[in-house]
Amino acid sequence: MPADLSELQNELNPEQFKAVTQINGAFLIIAGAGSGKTRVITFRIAHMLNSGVPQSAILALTFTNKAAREMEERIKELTGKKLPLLTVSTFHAFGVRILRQDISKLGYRENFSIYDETDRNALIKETGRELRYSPEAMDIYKIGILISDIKTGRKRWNSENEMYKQLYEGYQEGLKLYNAVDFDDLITLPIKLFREHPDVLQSYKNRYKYIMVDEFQDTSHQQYEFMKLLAENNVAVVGDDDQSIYSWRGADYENIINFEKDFKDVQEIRLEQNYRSTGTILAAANGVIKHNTNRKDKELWSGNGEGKPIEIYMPENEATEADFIIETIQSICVTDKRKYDDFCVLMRANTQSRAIEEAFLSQNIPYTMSGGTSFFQRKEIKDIISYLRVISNHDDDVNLLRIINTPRRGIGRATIEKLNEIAKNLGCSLWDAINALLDVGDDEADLFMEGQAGSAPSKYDDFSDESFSEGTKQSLKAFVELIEGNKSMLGGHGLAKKVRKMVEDIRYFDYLIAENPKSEKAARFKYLNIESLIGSIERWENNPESGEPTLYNYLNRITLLSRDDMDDEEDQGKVNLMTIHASKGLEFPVVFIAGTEEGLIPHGRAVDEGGEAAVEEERRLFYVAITRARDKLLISSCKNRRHMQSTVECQPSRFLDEIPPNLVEYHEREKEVDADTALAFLQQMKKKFQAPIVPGF
DNA sequence: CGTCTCCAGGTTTTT
DNA sequence: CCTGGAGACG
Repeated sequence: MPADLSELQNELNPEQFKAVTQINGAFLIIAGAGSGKTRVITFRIAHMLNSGVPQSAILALTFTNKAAREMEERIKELTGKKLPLLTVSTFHAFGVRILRQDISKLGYRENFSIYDETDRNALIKETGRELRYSPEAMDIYKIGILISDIKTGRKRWNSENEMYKQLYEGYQEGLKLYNAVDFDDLITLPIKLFREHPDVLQSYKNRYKYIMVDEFQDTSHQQYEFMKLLAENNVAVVGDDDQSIYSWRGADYENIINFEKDFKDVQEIRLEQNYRSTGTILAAANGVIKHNTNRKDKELWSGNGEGKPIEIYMPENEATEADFIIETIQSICVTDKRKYDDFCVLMRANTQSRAIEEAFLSQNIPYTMSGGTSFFQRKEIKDIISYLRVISNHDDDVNLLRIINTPRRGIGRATIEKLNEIAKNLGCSLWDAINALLDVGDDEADLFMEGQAGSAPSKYDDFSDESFSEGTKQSLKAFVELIEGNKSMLGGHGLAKKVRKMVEDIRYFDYLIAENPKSEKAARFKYLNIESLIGSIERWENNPESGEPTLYNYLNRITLLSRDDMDDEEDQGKVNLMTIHASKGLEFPVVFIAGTEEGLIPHGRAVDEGGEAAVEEERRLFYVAITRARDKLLISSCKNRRHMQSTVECQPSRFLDEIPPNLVEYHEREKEVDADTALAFLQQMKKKFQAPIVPGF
């Protein structure tokens, strides 16, 4: 980056220059797709550093880990400095940092667990059962959303939902008892901390004098509150209302309007020149987005040439769609000398990936799938992580329940029920209940279950004459010893090694084989995932930038990660496959949008639940998809698609009609035979050309 | 009391 | 296809 301003001025357009060099005051930077936003943010930070702002005074908040990592890397590249004190982080990760520091002030202990959605739902289910909610009333999925909405202030109690108030309170008590926080808490608890402890807030305010928020249109109300507490008046928020695609998660682009009210003398800077896409692609994007009524009016323009037409295909079903994508990739590789990583296939929903991935696999085309079911959501990974969580926080009931009998060790439902009773009566975690039981004889265990002295035992009569068999107690004891035997993981080095040893000790591979009797391959695959987890732990602990490689630090980190945050292998030379949501902020020379059908985009469920507002959000999603493309855009809409068991007929998405027709070439699908012949031919070509095409050769 | 087997249902997007 | 739950069995 050029150090002197006049040179900088040459590299940037006037608006960009202003956004980069004006650092004092409040700025609302409206940055259209492809307008060099990332460049502006990174230059801006570099410029601050050059102007003598200390790195520790800068806080840049992003939406995804990927964005944070990329931004940090680019700033380091630009400045050639190490910048260990610069804070570039997601809101959630920053929240974790704050809580790690001061959560004890809120009555939690420092080894708190972070619950993801699965954990949260398990706790809701458990709480609901304890409170005797009827099974019909327990739509966990919906209740989870309700709880999140209430917690973040998106909804209030009303006559319709107040029956869950008790459940909500029980859930909160459970979290506290287990020393756990959920994702929403990662924002709400820091806010609470700041409000109740002004001195803590002040210490952060003293440090962070310059705050920047990327993807501002996707911040939630809570996140905005959080930022507002922290910020004095040197704030720059960067966003684009047309790319707001997370309202379902509480994103509220009203924040853009509030920002102009809440901060003094807000200056608005608009970046409307697109440097990314061809004129054709941009015109298509503009044509689509202008159908939205609720938006800041703007039109992107581009100095790039007109470019190639957009192609729309109508394949028979998702299998032929996948074939079409692959054929096209192969042929563009040859004609335009493209590499595999120049391509990106976008989907609305993760479920679409299966057919496409299968085709890539069978054709031996390297690809990376980002987003998708998070690596850390996989059952086998969650199992191992649960062990680590319990080792780090014994009171974490949700994770303890997950592993207490996985692999099988003879602790079944009845035992767990009884332990639950003890825990409830003692007001303690399951771990403490187990230890209380093991510490005393059977007789006293009965006492636990009858309730404390004086309380009416009637409710627990069922249990009063039952006791724990010697075998069960042995199993429990073995479990306790296993967990305690691994406490060396908490400190010291060689975490990866210790984890590997534990996985062997619990004979997890045998368990996988037993659980997947039909397919040893599946068991192997799962085991490989665990190996890959251990590999990532190893890399993490050997990475000097990770900070102290303690188990806590590791656990705090990974709950917030998705799969592509972990993969360390090079994605170079691979076709990119991802959801549209995951593609935000990225760009590719050639983009496919697969499954552009009514019901998928706009998504049927979204329309059902959100009506016209949801259609507008889906349209923004489609807009985001289009604007990822630099050079060439291809869209496909299947005539049929397998949905669950049956095949359903599909209509092309209404958004296709919104693309100005003069930009588009429509293709009807040729006959199957032709396609097969073409594919065979392309296979031949591929073999011939493989050497020069595949990067790295 | 724990485990195994079979069956139904299904969750759009992500920190 | 995969997960989780219910019920039968040992």
